[in-house]
Amino acid sequence: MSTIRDVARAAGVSIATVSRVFNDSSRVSEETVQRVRTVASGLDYWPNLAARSLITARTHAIGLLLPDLFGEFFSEVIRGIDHGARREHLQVLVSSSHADTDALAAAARSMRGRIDGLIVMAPDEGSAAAIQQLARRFPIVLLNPRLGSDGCCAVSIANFEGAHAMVAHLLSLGRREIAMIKGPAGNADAEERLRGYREALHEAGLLPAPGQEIQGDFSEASGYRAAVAILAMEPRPRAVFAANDYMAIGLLSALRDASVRVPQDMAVTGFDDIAISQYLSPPLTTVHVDAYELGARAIRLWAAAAASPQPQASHHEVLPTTLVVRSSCGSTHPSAADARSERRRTSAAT
Amino acid sequence: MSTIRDVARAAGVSIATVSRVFNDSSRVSEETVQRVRTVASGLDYWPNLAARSLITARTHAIGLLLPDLFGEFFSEVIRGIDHGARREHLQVLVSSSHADTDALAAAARSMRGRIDGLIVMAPDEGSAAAIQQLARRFPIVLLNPRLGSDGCCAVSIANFEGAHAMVAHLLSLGRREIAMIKGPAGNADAEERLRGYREALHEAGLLPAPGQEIQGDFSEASGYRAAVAILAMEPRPRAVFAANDYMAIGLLSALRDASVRVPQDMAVTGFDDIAISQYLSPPLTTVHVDAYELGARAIRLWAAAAASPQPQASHHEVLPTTLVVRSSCGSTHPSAADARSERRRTSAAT
DNA sequence: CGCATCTATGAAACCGTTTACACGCCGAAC
DNA sequence: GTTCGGCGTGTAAACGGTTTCATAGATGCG
Repeated sequence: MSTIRDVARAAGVSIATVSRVFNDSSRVSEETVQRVRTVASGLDYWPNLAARSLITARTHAIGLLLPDLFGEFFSEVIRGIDHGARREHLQVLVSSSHADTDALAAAARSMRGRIDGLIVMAPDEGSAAAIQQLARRFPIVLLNPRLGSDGCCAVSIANFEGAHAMVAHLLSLGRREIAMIKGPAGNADAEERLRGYREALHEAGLLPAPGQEIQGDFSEASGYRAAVAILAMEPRPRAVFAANDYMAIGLLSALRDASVRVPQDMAVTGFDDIAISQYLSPPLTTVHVDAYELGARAIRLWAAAAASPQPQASHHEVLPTTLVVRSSCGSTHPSAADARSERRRTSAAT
Repeated sequence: MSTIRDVARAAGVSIATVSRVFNDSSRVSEETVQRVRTVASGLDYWPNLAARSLITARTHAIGLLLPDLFGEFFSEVIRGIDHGARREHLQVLVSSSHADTDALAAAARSMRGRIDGLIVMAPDEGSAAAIQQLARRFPIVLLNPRLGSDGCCAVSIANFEGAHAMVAHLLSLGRREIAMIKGPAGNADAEERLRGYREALHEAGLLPAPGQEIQGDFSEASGYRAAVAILAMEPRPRAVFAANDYMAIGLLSALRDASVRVPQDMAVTGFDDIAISQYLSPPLTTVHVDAYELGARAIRLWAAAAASPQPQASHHEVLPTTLVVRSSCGSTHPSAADARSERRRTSAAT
C-alpha cells in the first residue's frame, strides 16, 4: 500500500507537490504534474481518505440510519439516496435495524469522525429528537418524522392527505362501512394514515367505530390475519383500507381463500403503490408514494444544508401522494393517474 | 467537538491515559478510569474513528459494491449483510448502481483508507476479476460470481440445481412443452438458470427449442411483454418457467388479461421466492433462495478471511435452493417445503 | 536497608495527509 | 545593477488518535 511519500520519493519531489497534484493542482508546472501522475499510477497510489479527512475536517460521507428494513419501499428509498449521493459525490455509511433510541444513538456515535452528516428515518416515537440532539455538530435530515420535528430539516410523505383521499374515494363509490387495517402502534406514518381515515369518515358524517380498526404491523401475514376479524364483523364492511400494500396483499389472499369476491363483495385498497400492486389480482387501488424521490430529496436537502454557512432555518418538505385507482376498489373508471404509474418502473434486476 | 486532549486536560491526565481508558483499559487504576469516563461523557467525547484507523490500520468497515439494486431480493441481501455486520461490529459503506467494470473500480478506489475489505456483487461478465485484482490489498468476498472465480472467496446460489429441479418437477406433472423467460444477457444467475432448464429438458429426451426461450430482463414489465410471444407459440406451451418471480408476476398478470387459466391452461413458475409469491393468485410455485442468508454468509466468510493471518485458500460456498410447490404449477400435492416457507417472514415495515 | 519487581502514568514517535509559510529563482521595471 | 513580484517548490506544523518506551513510586524479599 503505497503512500504519498513513496510517490514523492519516486518522482523526485516533495510530498507537498504530490498532494498539490492530487488536489487543486494549482501552481504546479505541467511537467511535474505529468511525472507525478505517471509515477502515482505506476505505484497504484490513491490518497488515503481517512488521513485526508482528518486534516480537512470533511469526510464527504454521510451516515444513513434506518429502522429494520424490509421490502420494496425501503429498497426504493435506498436507491434514491444512493443515486443522490453519487450525484453529490458522497459516500454512504449505512446502518439499519435500529429498534430503539439508544441503538440509534449508539450507531450515530460509532460513526464519529467518519461522516459529515446524517439522514435518519425513525418513524417511532421521539427517537429522532434524541439523534438531533446528539448530532448537533453537523447537518441532519429526518425522513418521515413525526409532525413538529422542531428545528431540523426533514422530508416526509403526505400520509394524512393520501389516506383521506383514499377513504373519500371509497365513500364516493357508495361504500359506507369501511374498515381499516392499521400499521404498527407508535409508527408515525401509520398514525397519520389512521388520522386521514378517521377524518374522511368524520367529514362524511360517519362515526369511526373502534371495532372497525384492526391492528396490523405492515406485514403480509398481519394483513392475512386481519381477515378473520373483518369477516366476523356485523355488518360486514363493504371496503377495507389497509395502511400499506403488503397488508392489502395478505388480505386479498385471505379473501380469496374465503371465497369473498373483490371488489364485488368487498373493496380492498392499500398504500405505497409498490411495483407489484398493478399486477395483483385484482390490480390494487392504492396511494402512490414516490419512495425513490423521498431518498433523493433527502440527499438534496442535506447537501443544501451542508453547503450553506449559517445553521439556516429548518426546511421541511412534504412529498405529495397520488391516488391510483385500479380495479380492487370497484371503481368503474380507473383514473388517469393509473396509466401514468404503469410506466414508472423501467430497469430491474433479480 | 471535543478531542482526546480536551478530556485529558479536564481530567488532569495525559492523552495516553485517556486512550487507554477507551481501549484495552489495561493498567489504569479504577479511580482514574472513573474520572476519565465521567469527564469524557460530560464533554460528549467519543474517539474519532478516522484518526484511530490511521494509526491502527484497521477501519472496522467494509465496502459493499452492488449493481443497480431493485426489489425485494436485494433488500433481503442488504438486510443479511447489515445484521451480519452488526454482529461482527463492522460498519458498511455501500455503493450501488455500478453498470460497468470501470465504475466498480472507481468506487473501490474512492473508498481507500476507509475500509478493511470488500463485498462485491457483479453478476455481469468479468468485472469481478478486475475488482479482485485492484483490491488485492485486503480480503474480498464475491457474491454470486460467475463460476470459476479464481482464488477469491465467494458465496453463490445453486441456480443450476434450482432451475433443474423446477423444470424436472414440471415434466413430472406431465407438462412437456415448457417455455422459459430468460434473465438479462450476460447475467451470471440468469445463465445458470437457463442452463438448468436446458439440462432438465435434455435429460427428459426433449430438445430445447430456441423459440421457446424468450428474452426478459428480470422486471415485471418484461414478464408481461413475454406473454405476447408465448401466446403466439405453436403449439402453445403448457408451462412457463420464468427466471425470477418478478417476471412470473408480470406473466400472471398478462395471462389473466388474456383469460388464460393458471394452472389449468398453463402452469407458471418463478425463481427467488420473494415474500409475496405465496400471496399471488394463484400462489406461485417457485424456487426458494435465501437472500438474507446470502448476505449473512458473505459477512461471515469475510470475517473469517480477515481474521486468518495467511492469505488462505479461496473458499467458495454454494447456498442450496429449495423447490416450493404452490398451486400455480398445477401440482395436486403441495410439498412440505411450502409449509416451511410460510413461516419465514415475521417482522415487517412499510 | 538495598535491590529487584511491579504498577500507574507520561513523553514522544508515528499514521498519511493538507496547507501556511518560507525560499530560491527568474524576468521585468526602475 | 538593484529591487520587486510572481511562480514553483520544499519544510514543517498540524489533524486526533495509538503505542512503545521510560520513569517514578510502591511493594516484596533477603
